[in-house]
Amino acid sequence: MAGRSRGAEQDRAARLRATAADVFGWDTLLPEQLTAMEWVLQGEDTLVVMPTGSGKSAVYQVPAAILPGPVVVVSPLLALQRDQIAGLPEGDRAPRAVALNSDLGAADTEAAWEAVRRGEARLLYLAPEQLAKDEVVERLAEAGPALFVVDEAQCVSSWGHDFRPDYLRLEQAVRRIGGPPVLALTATAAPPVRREIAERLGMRDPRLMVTGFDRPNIRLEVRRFQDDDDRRRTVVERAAAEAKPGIVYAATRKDTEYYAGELAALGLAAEAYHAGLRAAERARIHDAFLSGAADVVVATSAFGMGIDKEDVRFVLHAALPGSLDAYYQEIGRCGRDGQPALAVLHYRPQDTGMQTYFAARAPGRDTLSEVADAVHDHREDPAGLDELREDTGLSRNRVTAAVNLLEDADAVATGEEGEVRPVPGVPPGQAVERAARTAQAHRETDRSRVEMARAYAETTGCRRQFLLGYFGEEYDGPCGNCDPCDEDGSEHEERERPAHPAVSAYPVGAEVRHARWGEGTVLSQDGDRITVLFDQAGYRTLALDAVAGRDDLLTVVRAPGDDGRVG
DNA sequence: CGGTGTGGTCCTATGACCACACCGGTGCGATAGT
Repeated sequence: MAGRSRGAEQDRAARLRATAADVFGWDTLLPEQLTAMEWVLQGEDTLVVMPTGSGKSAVYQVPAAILPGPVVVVSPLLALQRDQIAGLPEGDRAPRAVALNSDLGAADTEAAWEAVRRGEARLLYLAPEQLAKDEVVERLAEAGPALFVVDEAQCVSSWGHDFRPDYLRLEQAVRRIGGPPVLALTATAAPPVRREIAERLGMRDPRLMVTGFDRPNIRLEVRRFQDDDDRRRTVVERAAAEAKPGIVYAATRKDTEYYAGELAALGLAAEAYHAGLRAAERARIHDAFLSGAADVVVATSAFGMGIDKEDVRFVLHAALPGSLDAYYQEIGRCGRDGQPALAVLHYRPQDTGMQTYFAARAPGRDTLSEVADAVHDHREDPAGLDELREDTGLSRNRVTAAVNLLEDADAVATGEEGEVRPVPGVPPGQAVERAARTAQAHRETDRSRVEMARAYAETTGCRRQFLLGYFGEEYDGPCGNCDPCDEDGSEHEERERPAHPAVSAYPVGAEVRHARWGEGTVLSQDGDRITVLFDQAGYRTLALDAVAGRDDLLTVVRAPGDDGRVG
């Protein structure tokens, strides 16, 4: 490296350190934080995968005090935005922040924009839905943002396909506001999720900063049940017996009430938490948990993001989660103080049913057809999403999700003004066919994620090795802190399969092509089997005996690269 | 996909059984009505 650029690098690092100390009062920055900040200042697109509580937010907060323009921060929850803003230091030199959302009246909205326009507010927080509004995009473009941040970036992958489809339209927003560098932040993202985040956000050859995933102090256990009553009794007994505080995740709202009731009957301070509660009640329970007033919160997946509590001792699951991505995120909420903590999954094979049901929510042919027709009808005078919603009578989310799928299928395209046009030469019928196939591929992938969660529950090997393998980290068990590792060593050896001689032919990270399932990436190896995530067919586990040496069945397309970049 | 509740059928009186409908999680923003 030339001396000149090394000097520039040192200047940047020194400036970042000085800003962190003077403005924020942070005397030390972790090397990972500093490196990511340097990438951001250099204008490189960056994906940061670091645990909660390790200072991810600093990676954009410190540059916000240096960069010439405002920093846009996309954050999924209004409560999270409020916490972030409240957590900023006070004082003249600290960057001011505003949040833009539907809670604000007209006057407050104007005041917020004025603060951005005058350069007083350096940080602008908003939900992805705000960026679906032309007015917001136009005003942002005028403000000339210097950085576009996506916090909790796993939402792009987990929510973008159906629940909050505006997450898949952020790339358009970035382009329309002038194409600033993009910084994506997440605590939990397996390699395929990282690739999806980078692709969906239109990141340009992004830098990747990943810190270790392993949380050795969390003990991993799985209990398998045939009978539902047995399962319920065991969950209650375990939650009652273990050191508090803890979280119990249940699959339905009704079950949260059930478990909270049982635990309360045993004299525990237990609360049920789900999205059906009033906002004030949710806030009360959240606060009670943080303050230590609640022993146990029994919750649906609604409880979690934004909970930064050090001393959570256990996370019990009363049912199989929808994916290991969700599972790792949820159990990651215990043991942040480094003290022993416990994660137990209580599962019945039938649990996969509901998760499979949840997985199949993408728009169907009917919806796609209505939207494709509406786009086609407007080919002379292209309509935006709002107009398409009015024309079709569908909900905003359904229209957006359908347009996203049609775009994926190269059947429609969104222009600079947000107008949706048909792609010439693609008749609506063909557009629907292509989009329906894409939707089907998403469903397959979601369902295969459920199967991976089941495979974790049913593995006879080291659970930590399985989980870390899923997140792209090679780890040689036994870890000594999960239930299979507890068992007698000789038994353990007996169960372990010897590594297959062909295992080195399919290294983790290699891109492969399968005769039936198409292209995919090797995610993990387990003795004589490998797990591959196929682009269309989702996760599949392949026996090496069946595929080794058979180039007609499975071939390596590209060896794994490790250049600090995503994908 | 699986659990649960409803209503009907068997038939000559109580419960067993079946078919069928319905339900199940995440949040934003906007709107209607106090």
